[in-house]
Amino acid sequence: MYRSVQSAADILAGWTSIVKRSIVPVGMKVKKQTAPIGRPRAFDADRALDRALEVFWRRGYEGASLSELTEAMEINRPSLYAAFGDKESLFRRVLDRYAGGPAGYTQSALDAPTARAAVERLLEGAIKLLTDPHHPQGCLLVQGALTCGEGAGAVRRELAVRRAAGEAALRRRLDRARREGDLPRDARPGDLASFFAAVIHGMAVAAAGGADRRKLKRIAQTALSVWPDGNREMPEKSPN
Amino acid sequence: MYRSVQSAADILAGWTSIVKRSIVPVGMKVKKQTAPIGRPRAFDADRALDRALEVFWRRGYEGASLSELTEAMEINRPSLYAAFGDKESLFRRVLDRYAGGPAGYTQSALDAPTARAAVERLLEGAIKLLTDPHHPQGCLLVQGALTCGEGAGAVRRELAVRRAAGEAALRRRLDRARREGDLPRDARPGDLASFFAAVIHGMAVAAAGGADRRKLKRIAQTALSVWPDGNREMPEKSPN
DNA sequence: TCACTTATGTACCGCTCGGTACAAAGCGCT
DNA sequence: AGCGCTTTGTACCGAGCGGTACATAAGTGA
Repeated sequence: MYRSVQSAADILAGWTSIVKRSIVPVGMKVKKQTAPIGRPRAFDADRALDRALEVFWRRGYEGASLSELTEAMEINRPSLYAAFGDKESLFRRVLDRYAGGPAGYTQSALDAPTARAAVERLLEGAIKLLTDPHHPQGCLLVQGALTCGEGAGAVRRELAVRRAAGEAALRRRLDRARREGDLPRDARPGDLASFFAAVIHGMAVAAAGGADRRKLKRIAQTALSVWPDGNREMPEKSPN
Repeated sequence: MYRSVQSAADILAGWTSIVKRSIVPVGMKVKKQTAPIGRPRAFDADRALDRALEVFWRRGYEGASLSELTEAMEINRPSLYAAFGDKESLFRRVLDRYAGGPAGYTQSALDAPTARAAVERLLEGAIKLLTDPHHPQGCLLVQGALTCGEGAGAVRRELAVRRAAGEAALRRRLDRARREGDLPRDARPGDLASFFAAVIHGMAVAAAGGADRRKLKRIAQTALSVWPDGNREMPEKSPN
């Protein structure tokens, strides 16, 4: 979930070579294997992306100005365009970084042994993410561009698609659980997935408004009480 | 709930006289009682506000440009500024109109005879509001400005305050219900209010992403299953 | 008719936006 | 050293932003 393919725009714009240059030395322990020619870049691309993520996260796509971005990334404008393309391409790169970094817990959460544990981990991870003092409060997929001017419609839709992908991944996990007998036959994976997605996005709205961790915890616990399991008592901790 | 006082900025800017002029003829059936002097305005202020609401709702506060606003309101720029002040003042006027109009159901919903009926009405009203084809999809209080540039911070905070006010009103209703025995003693009105507020805001995010009425209905029904009432069967329709 | 008051319409303001042209700088290669 | 290639920094572009000056229009009251 939240895994994204290399965007077509990036390929067309020829990012592959650039990505390779910054990725290869990390992936393998070879130093300057093929020795890039030309003046070397003076910044770390991933670090710059993290700074950009921070800005987009706090300001939203449209609220983040190129001036604020370049200042935070400690890069000047032409370098940004040479390395990441225009604002929209940069934002998509940032989205991937978000999915693989701060929001990466979603993937491992769904690997939990039971569906209920998966949902609990999803909620716990969301609470930590949404209120982590090292980042802006809230969720980039929600507050990145719920609304926008005409020019940013593509970005708005992209965020909606990614949110839907998250819900779909959860739904698949719950489907599997029902097939395995982990969920009762009369449980409705689609409804449950929509519901927990809504709860998580609602918690994101709350966090954007300043809600603290305790409050989100209570929301999550209340939400978990819908679990269709003959209404066993709500555990303080997940049973595994 | 969602009721708001006359903002200090409006008072300082001297809107009271203008408001009076457009409100009095509506409130009382007197025609030209005191006969305003000067050239009469060529547009209906409330109608113009409705058009502005539409634009802010779809675009968000920052995404709505003055050009798009004036075009939709069928007003030129100086008339807008003379009648409603700057963009932020206009937005606050629009917020009040939203609270009293499309979102007005929240007030009557809380007057329902039982707490559960109140929450059901709240959810039903939200579903209708969020997916009404006559308006943009979603909730102005959520998508108006979850994030923004530095200049719109006050608007962002104002929206958070109004969301919190809605939750607080629900909480008061649930408090009352517990006092009256309508909710069990061990129910937690604060937790329930936070939870249903989060669900509604999550549904707003879903609606902004294109969710249809059926999907929101399922989310609401699932959410209602947390109701702390010995788990009676969930009704298909609210009992009134 | 003439002042007085208020609304309208045009035309503009300074500023910031996202995006880029261009020359200098820093590297490998020969 | 000199060439080829890429990045860097400055300085700029046109466009759109929110907001306003100013002359004119359209009413009331005398």
